[in-house]
Amino acid sequence: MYDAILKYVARYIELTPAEIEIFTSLLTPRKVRKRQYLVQSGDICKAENFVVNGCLRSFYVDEKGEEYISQFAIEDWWITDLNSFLTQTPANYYVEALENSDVLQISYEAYHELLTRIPKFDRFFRIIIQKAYVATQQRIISTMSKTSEERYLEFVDRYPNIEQRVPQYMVAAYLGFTPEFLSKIRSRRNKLS
Amino acid sequence: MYDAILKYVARYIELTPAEIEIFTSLLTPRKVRKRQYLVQSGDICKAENFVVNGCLRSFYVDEKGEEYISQFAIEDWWITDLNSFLTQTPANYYVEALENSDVLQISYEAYHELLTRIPKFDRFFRIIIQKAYVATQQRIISTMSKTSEERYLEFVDRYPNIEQRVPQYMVAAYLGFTPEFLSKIRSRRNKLS
DNA sequence: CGTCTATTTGAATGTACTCAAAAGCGGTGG
DNA sequence: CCACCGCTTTTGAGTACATTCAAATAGACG
Repeated sequence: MYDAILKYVARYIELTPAEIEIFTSLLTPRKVRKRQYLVQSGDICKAENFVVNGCLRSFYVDEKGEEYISQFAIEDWWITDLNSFLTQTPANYYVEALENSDVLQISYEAYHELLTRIPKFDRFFRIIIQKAYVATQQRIISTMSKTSEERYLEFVDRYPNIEQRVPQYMVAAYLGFTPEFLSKIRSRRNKLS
Repeated sequence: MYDAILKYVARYIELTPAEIEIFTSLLTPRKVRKRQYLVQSGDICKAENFVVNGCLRSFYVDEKGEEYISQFAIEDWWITDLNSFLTQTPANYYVEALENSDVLQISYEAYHELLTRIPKFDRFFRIIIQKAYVATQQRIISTMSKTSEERYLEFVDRYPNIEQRVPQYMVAAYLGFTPEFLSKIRSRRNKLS
């Protein structure tokens, strides 16, 4: 159960056996079933979730009930409503399992205990957040500078494993256009090839 | 010169006098004049920049020469091409002063020396990147879920101090539409009020 | 005052959306 | 194991929001 996360952590920091013991003791394994929610808008988000296997999404719902996907998470990714988790204020996002999944949860309290007891984890989280931040910046620029079709191709190319695991209307909700339009993009491409 | 940054750092971590000495010794004050570049696409970005006073922007230029602004930075903000800085690979962005500005630079080497000598800074940078990441996520969702007019109003409302300091066509390049369209949004609003 | 840049305005165009209906696909129960 | 039901995807017509291009106006700076 902990293999994946330990391997992942080892990419950034080295832990002693004692530290591994502390770390894993602060994690809670949890199974979530397809369509189950880990966070609901309005909740105070209690945990960060590391995906051991499965697939989840986080999304925002506007006043009209429209859904906008901010993130997909598969194996070795983290997912939560980060703002809600960090500030312990009500969430603006939902986090939902798209497949039966196994996650490792670290609660707000455990997270701070971890940082206090093993300050190296400040470094670890700094590095992974930096990466996430850079990726998000690129997503913004890509949205502005590329056509919808280009962004779709970029997505397929970059996350082929996700594209096959989630319905098309969710890919559209991630890329910021309608499912109908995505269908048109795809049929246009099929005719050409 | 260092007052602003020390006050800023003190919001997140406490430093001893000796640590303050180390920290400030790793910073290099630099004056940049309006229109001067701190980073150019293709450069290896050598420093993170903390803005003491003035205003800068970072932007991407596509093949057609179109500019897309990823960030404005005023007093108490950081600006750089973060990916280039962290990985020491060629930059994809430009960083340019929009006003005569004073910045404090921390070089790649100084940054790592700082983290080694005062590991508390891992915590500091973790926290500020987390905030930046959350803001960026919100920007993505806002782009998808709101109309251009709503996003413009949100921007003016949230960054009134920036709106008055940069030309409109740059506000448009930040929000992701054309300057002509921004002008139309504004004139429409003036007629109504 | 004159020049260069930024903003405004308008007309024509295009990209993506809405709405509606048909087709396809997958899971569930008989 | 097949048939049916519900959800997802496709297709098409009409529309809306934002762009492009061009020209006029306004502002800033030397």
